[in-house]
Amino acid sequence: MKERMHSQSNPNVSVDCVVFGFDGADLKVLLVEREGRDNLNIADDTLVLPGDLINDKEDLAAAASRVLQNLTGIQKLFLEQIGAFGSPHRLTKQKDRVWLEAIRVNPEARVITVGFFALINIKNYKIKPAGFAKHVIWEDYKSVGELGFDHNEILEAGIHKLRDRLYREPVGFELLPERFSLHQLYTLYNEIMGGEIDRRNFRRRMLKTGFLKETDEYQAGVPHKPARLYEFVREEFENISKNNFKFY
Amino acid sequence: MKERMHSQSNPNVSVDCVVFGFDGADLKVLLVEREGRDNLNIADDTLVLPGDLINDKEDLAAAASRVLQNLTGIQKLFLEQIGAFGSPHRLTKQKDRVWLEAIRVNPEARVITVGFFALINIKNYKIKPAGFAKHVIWEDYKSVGELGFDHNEILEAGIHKLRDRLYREPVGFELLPERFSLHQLYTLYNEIMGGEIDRRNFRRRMLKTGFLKETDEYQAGVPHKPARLYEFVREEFENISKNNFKFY
DNA sequence: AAACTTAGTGTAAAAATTACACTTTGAAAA
DNA sequence: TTTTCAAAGTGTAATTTTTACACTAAGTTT
Repeated sequence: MKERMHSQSNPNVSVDCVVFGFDGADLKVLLVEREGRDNLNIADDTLVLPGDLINDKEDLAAAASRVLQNLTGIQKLFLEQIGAFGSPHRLTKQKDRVWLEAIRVNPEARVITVGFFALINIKNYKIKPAGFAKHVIWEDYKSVGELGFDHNEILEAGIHKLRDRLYREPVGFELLPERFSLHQLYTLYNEIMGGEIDRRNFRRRMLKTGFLKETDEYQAGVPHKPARLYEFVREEFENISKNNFKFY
Repeated sequence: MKERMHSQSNPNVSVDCVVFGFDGADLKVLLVEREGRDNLNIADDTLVLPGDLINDKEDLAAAASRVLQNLTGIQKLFLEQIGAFGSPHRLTKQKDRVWLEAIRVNPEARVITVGFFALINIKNYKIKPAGFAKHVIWEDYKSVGELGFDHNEILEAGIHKLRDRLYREPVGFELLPERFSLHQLYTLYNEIMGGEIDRRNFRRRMLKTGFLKETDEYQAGVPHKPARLYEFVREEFENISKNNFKFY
């Protein structure tokens, strides 16, 4: 079959995506189980980041976007480049070679990959396998095991970037439903930063920024005092962030 | 001639370097004048960032390092990746096409490039043309005009990254002589940040960090009170920065 | 109605940041 | 040798930001 490389693919450049999601408690990463296509069956259930070779006339971000659209159906999502990964040894692990030889027209090609990270609200979408991915898994980022290729390295860099961004950009909101409680926001920040943020100080600080708009809606179905829900006001953020601004 | 692409070059991936230098007053960028090799003469004095295709067995950073070593003779220098630039249109300007057709084996190839930024102490090295670069120029970064390819975009991203790094890492010291006055350090920070940093506060802040060691040496040959010279104590910085730490 | 669970609130102490102006020193010029 | 010039070097008070910390409120379940 070998259709991973059709005529318009560029054999030397791929994209790989670190997709973060949040389920209300833990930060998750989207992983796919790679396998041979269709009836071509090679025994390989190694987990990898979703990715693909780029097409020749395709922008890098567009390629990442295409990969994720195939996987999630989402057209527009928060997407940012992590960087390029190009060690000459990044595809030389034995298992990886077997897979490449089964699947690629040019398995020996030196491929550099460009990592992207994306953020999606885990509850809003049914993730469905597509392309060469048989299974799709939301894995707690803290318990990710050994991935194929150099994908652990890319994941690490992705988390690093996410933390970095969290300080200056409203990335957290991409991971939450449109309306959310301050507790959810707090949990998310705390989880990503891996730290002990003070709950009261966090609340005050976030409210002081001015781009959280309180709604008249409250949590429902909880066995305790329901929390007020808030919305993120993008315009307000854009005004404020023109000049300086540190998010957290 | 067409030796830009020898057998071991990867036709689809290049590196380009944003090299910053500091002359005591202004932040400079290293630019090269591209031209045909040897007797091949095409009229093209467009300025570009130094760069080259990567070799097939070569790490990305190693490729950047090689390019800069050819240019400067320096073996080890501060080098950090900016990111990948891969717009399908990045090589399609008319002038760029003419040059590529004259110089590359495969001028039509889609090339994505990986940008790096490097910092060197401008006074310590004689920069000499090498490879396809006829002239090498230290240009004030504020007055850089239109460069070839998408190199203005890469330069912008490089400056952005430099500012970003300046907060957390002792990058400034790479741009100064081993011993320097606080005034030099101040000027450098002020220049990079493009802002008005308070001189007295800056001085106190830097000294408080504890990784500036005062020496017994003073400026010489200045027609006013000579400033004390300091050294950067790397170990001290590494201790401190383990945990948190914001540079400026 | 009592018990449980999370939401929601305030303050005081410490630390960091900012704004701001005069004295010192050495070299050069008068 | 004195004066002038130019940058070095120094301190403080007011403001803002950060941190640490514990109780009351509200709705649900038992």
